[in-house]
Amino acid sequence: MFIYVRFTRMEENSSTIFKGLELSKEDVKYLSKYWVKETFKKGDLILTSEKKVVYQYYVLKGCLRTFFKDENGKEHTIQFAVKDWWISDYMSYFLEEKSVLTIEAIKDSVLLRVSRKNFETIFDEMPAVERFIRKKLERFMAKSQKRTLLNLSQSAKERYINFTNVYPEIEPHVKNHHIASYLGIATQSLSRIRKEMLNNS
Amino acid sequence: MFIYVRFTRMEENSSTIFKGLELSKEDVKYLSKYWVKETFKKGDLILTSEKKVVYQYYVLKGCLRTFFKDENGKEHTIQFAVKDWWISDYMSYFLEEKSVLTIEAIKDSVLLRVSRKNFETIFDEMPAVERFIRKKLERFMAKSQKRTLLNLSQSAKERYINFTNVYPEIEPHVKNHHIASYLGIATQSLSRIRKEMLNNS
DNA sequence: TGATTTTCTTACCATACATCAATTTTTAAA
DNA sequence: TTTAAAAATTGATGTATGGTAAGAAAATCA
Repeated sequence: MFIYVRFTRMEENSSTIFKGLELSKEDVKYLSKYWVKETFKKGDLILTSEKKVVYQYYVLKGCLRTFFKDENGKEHTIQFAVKDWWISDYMSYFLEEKSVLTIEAIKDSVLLRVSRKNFETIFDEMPAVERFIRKKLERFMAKSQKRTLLNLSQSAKERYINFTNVYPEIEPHVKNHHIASYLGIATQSLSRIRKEMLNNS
Repeated sequence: MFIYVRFTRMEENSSTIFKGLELSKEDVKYLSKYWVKETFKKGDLILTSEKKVVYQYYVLKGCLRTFFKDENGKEHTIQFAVKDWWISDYMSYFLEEKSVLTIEAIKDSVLLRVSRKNFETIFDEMPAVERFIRKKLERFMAKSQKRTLLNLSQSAKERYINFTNVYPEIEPHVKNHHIASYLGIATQSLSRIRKEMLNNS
């Protein structure tokens, strides 16, 4: 009975991960064997730098971030992830270089872990999944170009306003100093920006 | 005779675009019908903003850039492209939004144009091509994350040094003010950085 | 709940880079 | 080749944002 429930849950996960994709019961069952569920406490590091990253993580619950620590010890947040987002050090995962990023659980989190190798196996077996992921990558590419564009053309204040508009689901879960390090500004500057915005409204 | 030569050339292009992918003669012939060759003079605009972008361009010869013009008229270079690179407004192309970017030929250029629709048709017919592109997208995603990381963590001078190291094939073809707008600094600042580098060596 | 740690805010000063304007150098065009 | 246009350089000055430090507020933990 217990096992039955566990399997049902894993199969639900396959449908969640590939939402929008038509999957037969067999497909769902086949896919489910590749997910490994992992639980992390707030503050846990899922992945630390200096080795090749072979896993990607799908967020079932919680909130995480990837960050880079520069030579002065300053942290730079590259990505946040909440429910239904993928997170990894994609420089390491895709280019097979040593990792330079750290993934940190900002909240207690439940993740599904998949290896790159397993993903390639899935692509071999199920072209529809490869197409689904290809389209996801395309959208990521577009959004990434947009982030570059905004970083180049907007002031810190504009970037902050844009962040709160584009990621309303993230803001309440993360500390201001995380947001500041994502926007590329000091936490004191963000504080000043927030004050100014309060006064002008 | 003339036609024969033209076709042979287009078929060469298919092999170039998908270099590394094993293609049969039939595959090459099939693919070649989707490329449209276009020639541009230095200074020409390949694509201007305000409409949906349905084409992607493969560079056979020349040098181009995509840029964004902000409300103050300031230009921000998002991407350069030289031989064997793809270029487009990917925000518009993939998310089907109105274009905000302009593509400009920095040198006389020869491009191969493909529509998104045609690319999807190719994917339907040739899963190997879809896989090839999927892997390209993965590498792009990784590099894009790296650009974000460097933009957040490096000074203008460090970003310039990094640019010259990573894109040695681009630097000789583009104006300094293009590089400055790619790095997110004023052309005067780049000039000072270059001067300082000359003095210290 | 109270104690301790972490985060946020504010003030002050420092700095990297921007802007403006004038000049020189390079590139393109006639 | 000469001339005009575009790009690069330089100096003077301005500004957004960074860094340090200290206190206030909030979150966490015993």
